[in-house]
Amino acid sequence: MHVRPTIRDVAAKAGVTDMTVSRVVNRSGPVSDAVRARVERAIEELGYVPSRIARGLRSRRTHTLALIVSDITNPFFTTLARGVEDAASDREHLVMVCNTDESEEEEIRYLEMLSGQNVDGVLLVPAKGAEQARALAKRRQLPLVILERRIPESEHSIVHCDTRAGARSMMQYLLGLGHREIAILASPIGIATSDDRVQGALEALEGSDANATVFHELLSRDTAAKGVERCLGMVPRPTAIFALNNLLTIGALRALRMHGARVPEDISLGGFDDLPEPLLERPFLTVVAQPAYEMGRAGVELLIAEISKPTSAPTEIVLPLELVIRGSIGPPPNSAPEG
Amino acid sequence: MHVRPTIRDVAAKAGVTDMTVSRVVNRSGPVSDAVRARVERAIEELGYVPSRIARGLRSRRTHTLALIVSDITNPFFTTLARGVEDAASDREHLVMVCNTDESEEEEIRYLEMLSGQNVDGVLLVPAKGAEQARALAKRRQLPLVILERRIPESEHSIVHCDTRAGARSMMQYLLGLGHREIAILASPIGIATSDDRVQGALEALEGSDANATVFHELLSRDTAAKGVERCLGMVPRPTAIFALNNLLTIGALRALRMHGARVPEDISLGGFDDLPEPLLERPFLTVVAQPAYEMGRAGVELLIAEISKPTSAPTEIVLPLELVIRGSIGPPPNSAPEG
DNA sequence: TTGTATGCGTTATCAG
DNA sequence: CTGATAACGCATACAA
Repeated sequence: MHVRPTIRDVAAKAGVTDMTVSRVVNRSGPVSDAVRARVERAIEELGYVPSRIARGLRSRRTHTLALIVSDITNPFFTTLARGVEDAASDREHLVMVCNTDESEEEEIRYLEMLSGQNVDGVLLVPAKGAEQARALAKRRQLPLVILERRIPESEHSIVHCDTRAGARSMMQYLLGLGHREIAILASPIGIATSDDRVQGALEALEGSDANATVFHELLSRDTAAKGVERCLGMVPRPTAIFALNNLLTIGALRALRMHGARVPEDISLGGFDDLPEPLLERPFLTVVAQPAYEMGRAGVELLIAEISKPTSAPTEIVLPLELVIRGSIGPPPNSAPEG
Repeated sequence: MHVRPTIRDVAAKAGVTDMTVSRVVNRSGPVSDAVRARVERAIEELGYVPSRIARGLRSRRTHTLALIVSDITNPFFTTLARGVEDAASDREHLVMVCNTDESEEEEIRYLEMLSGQNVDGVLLVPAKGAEQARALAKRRQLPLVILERRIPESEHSIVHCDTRAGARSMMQYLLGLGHREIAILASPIGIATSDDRVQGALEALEGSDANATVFHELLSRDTAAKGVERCLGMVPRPTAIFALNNLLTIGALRALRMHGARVPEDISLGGFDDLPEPLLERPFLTVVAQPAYEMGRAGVELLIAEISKPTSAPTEIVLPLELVIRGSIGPPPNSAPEG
């Protein structure tokens, strides 16, 4: 079962000891040219590749990273994962991908497994506050970098965006177009990502004469429809909807269509988190987009840096958020032309 | 860096030897209740988790699998990966994900790395014929299961769909609606997946009075536009287009829109491989869909089975393909009503 | 029921 | 420049 030539096979073939082979493989010591040539030929002929697992037993480095997300199937995480994998690959690292479906229990279970596997470090998009996960990582001295979600007073490094600013910019865009009644579709209170976005959105309202209604408890595409219905029944009726994640955005769009509301003529719709353009029939949604791919890459760079020289102070990387303007937001229906 | 209690720490704390701890952890021998209790408490207090890496050095099993695909970002592979991860997780395995971008070189590079990592087995969606990869796996006796793409005379097990039958069923659907001039958008000749799909499509034509034109050399969404243009210029003009993968399908749809052709009123469009419904504004494309998630799960089951008891004969699992009928295919434009 | 010796594939350390 | 020895954390084989 999975037999591979060992360093001793090479040594035997080259008529030296395994230490000598180790030295030529790792350039970790002086070797005469003649011997080096013999060893290299033996390596070539046998197709020898050092066992990283045995190596790791000694060196405490497995060149393996892990990425824990809620669901790789969410396009944001898919792109993030690709960024992680590319950056890891550049550094000759392999990455294990784990899905938690937002379960803290799974988060811990994976962390235990990964620690058992002796991964060098973990990139975590935390399910909730990730208290247990962070404590475990700390106890094990397992390098851990948090991705995307802000964790207050975290002792770990983090790569994320200025979510509040992003939400604010969407609202400002809406206000600038003349919207004064805006509905916000949000996840249940307590989910940090969503809470930040809500807060940012509401901040944009300060000092304006506009009004926003926040619908919480919206978890999926399907529940988004409920929010849209309630929103459509309001008096005065909102002229714009801001959905705080991509699934809610899709759900809102479909619900609006079902109710015969045209977007953006009858009502505008803005979203948070982009959808993959290559897969869309027609890129249409105006959204606040996080740089998922870059976030993945940055996370790996940071993690590998911390692995090679552990520092005490956690660092924070804030990536820019982009307002991607496409076609789903227009001026409010009855607005008089500007001039 | 990443320190964890070892079996000896536990042994010391419980006042026994490491062997006794090993026995209670693995239930691999008799242990008195009193001792077991002490050991378990020590394990609990220390938060001991056995090192799989050290374990693997002895047992030759790391409980780690790898998945090699061209691009995790392609929704087919994303879903496949989720299936793989779920099935692996059920069996307490971890999975490394690798992207090759269809490069055979990368394929080999990863296989070497993975072999070095002592993964227990590999799930491979081969880039081309994967000759080198298969040879390497065989030489290393590394369990390998091929996914999705058929490899002629492969010495490895495989999970795939009856691609030709799938392509045939799409064509029969088209023929049944009255289409007689059909354009087929295909990848360059030599890519097995595409070739099979083309062959299946053409088989459906035998004995019919319909005619098909195959456009090869179409690799991406963008090049698909070229195919559409040429197709639109043909006399007689095809009444239906069958695009052989999801990117080509999207590309064709956009190109048709750009040229003012309505789908399906002016021209019908069928695709191969589904797009993720949850992400689409409006599920619209009629496609032949492979069960990506199930394929991933099945691959893991098969792989783990082969790891635990290697058999000489490769097995083949053929999964059903589904014709998902939505709105992008209708009768040909000028067809007289049936009655 | 428990312990001892040994080895998995490598590399650090010290000798030669 | 090269080799012998030990150790990484664990489990198999055997002994007590």
